Amino acid sequence: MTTQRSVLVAGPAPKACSHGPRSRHDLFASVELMGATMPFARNAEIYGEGEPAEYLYRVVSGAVRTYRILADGRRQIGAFYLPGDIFGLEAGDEHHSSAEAVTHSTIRLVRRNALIALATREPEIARQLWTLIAGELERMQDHAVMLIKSAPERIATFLLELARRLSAADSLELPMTRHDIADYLGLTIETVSRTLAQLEGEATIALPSARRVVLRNRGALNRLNA
Amino acid sequence: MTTQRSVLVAGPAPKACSHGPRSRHDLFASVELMGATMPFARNAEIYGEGEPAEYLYRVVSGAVRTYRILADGRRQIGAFYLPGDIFGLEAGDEHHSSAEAVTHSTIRLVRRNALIALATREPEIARQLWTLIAGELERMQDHAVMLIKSAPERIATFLLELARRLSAADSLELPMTRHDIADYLGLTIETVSRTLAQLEGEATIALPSARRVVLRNRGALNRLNA
DNA sequence: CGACGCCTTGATAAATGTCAAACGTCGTGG
DNA sequence: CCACGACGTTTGACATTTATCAAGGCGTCG
Repeated sequence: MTTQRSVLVAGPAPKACSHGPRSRHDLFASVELMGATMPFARNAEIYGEGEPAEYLYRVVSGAVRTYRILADGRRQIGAFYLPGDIFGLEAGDEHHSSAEAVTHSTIRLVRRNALIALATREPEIARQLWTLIAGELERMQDHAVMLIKSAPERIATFLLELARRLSAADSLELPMTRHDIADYLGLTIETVSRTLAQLEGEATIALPSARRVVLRNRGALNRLNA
Repeated sequence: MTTQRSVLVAGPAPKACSHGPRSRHDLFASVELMGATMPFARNAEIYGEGEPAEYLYRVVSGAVRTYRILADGRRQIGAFYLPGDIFGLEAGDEHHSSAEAVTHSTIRLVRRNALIALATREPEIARQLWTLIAGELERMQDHAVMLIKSAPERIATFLLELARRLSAADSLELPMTRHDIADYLGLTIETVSRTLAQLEGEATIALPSARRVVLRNRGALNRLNA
């Protein structure tokens, strides 16, 4: 179909965690070269809503949450970013979410201006930036779809997604608290806890500890994932 | 702050409904020149999920909904597009939502390839495309935030948003059914109906007819909008 | 006039939130 | 090394919100 791949067209998405050899003008490689790493303590703010968007960020290790606080204090977590993920890409000149380290994390920062300059010279970089924001849009849509589902469905979707991005294995370590999960899924911590307990009761998952989840029955989870 | 405005930076958003004079290389003007208009009957499909994204669309008159159908038949409406709005901008080569006319609508279509070609030559066009997708991302985030709120809050947010985009006046004609509203807000038609009735009872709105809403107390609505 | 689609309203059920208490775990300091 | 305290998690009882099921009304278009 559309084969022209200059600006608008997303190529095969550069998978977040891959580290294979890349072309000379690769966005991920550029971030690697141009950026500096920085450590963030647990719960440390990486940027705040309303601040100028000066940098693009890449998770080297740890995990990051972006969120918005509603007028009445409720917090909506928009996304979790895991090692390899790029975040901080914003529509305009300033962030309209805040970002914090979920666990102690190391983050690579690259100046937005430097990347813009590079993208102006290198259409390939521009294309990859487009792919990136398009991916964000898609993730956002999936998130919105998830918010209309039932609690067990949201939990199942969340666990499958996290397992896929974190390890592809059946055992995963949750980097975030129940509170984080609740604010991501639009539930309360109690409902998250109860739903996990219920899934454990049905032998769909196991919970060796609060933060460790074993997927024992992906079929059942996928069925909930509807 | 960031003053370089080549690719990544959103300028002042081209407001949807304005029709003032535009620069020679303006996205909206280009759509006007390059596109052809087409009528769509009520509920007619404009494109379907999974189809190749061959066109970009601009609402000339009427209204459009984009939606996804979940495995169990639930429908999630992602957005309504009103006169002046551009839609159909997708991440990859194919649509991951479907689009239908809410009412009888006239739509201007422009070939995606033509626009891509133009964007390659004209950085200004590329910038406006970036602004456009960034705006979609922001709208999506607002939508997700709305989905965690209570029914009255969702309705208030919806009415204020629609009034703003449709007329800026206090009286508005809803182009869509209760079912559409429900699927957009993640509620049932009964809850939508009851919540509207409740707001009318509190003299926050008036409902001269099912499809006409008068905002009588924006203060109360804004308070709910939290 | 009749039929169909859309909307409203009521009764009831189910899901989720709220409030409260207790339990675990982990790191710290005595 | 143990005790303590802070924080995160689980569980229970109950309240609230929203969905579901069902019936009837209203408009509009043939």
